Amino acid sequence: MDDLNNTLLSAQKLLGAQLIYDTPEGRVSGIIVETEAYTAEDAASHSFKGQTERNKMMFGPAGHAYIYFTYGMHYCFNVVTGLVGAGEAVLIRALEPLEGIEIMKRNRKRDDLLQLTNGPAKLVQALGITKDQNGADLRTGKLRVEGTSAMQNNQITYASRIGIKQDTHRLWRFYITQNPYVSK
DNA sequence: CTCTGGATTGAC
DNA sequence: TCAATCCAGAGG
Repeated sequence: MDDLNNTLLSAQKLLGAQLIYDTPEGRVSGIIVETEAYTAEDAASHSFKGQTERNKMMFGPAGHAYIYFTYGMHYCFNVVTGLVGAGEAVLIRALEPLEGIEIMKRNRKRDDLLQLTNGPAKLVQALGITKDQNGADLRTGKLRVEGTSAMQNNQITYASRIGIKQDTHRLWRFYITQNPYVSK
């Protein structure tokens, strides 16, 4: 979790890092295998039109969580990056399940390992992350990211982001090449 | 206050 | 291909 000022670089360095959530039921964790970068100069970003009540965590200190509610039923999880006031973040889009897999299956109401965490709202549901983690410090809390320099032998694929209608030309989606847990 | 659409998912 | 489901953000 060092060097989070450069958002594009951070999105790539987060690949291979571990996302951990310590819950009363036990620890759930996974390896980050897919990310997307968002900045304030980017029309697809929540921060594009400036700070609002929903996106204010994006303008806060790097290394904290930005969690938002969307489509009337889903939550997505971001790692805030960039300088304070910049409005930048990295969306975590997919994990490779590591610990607490039985808990994840229960949370997701599904048994297929490949379908547990291969999407931004799926991994939030699998880990049991809720809105009360919005703004949480990811270095010290029960929700944490550890080991951002794990990507050395893995190959990164660059692609256009999913589900956006603006600035689609930016290749700001990153994932570990051929990893089976990357979203569709 | 009303209206619109969304950084998605799962079923058909 | 499309419904679910509801709130943030924009406009009046």
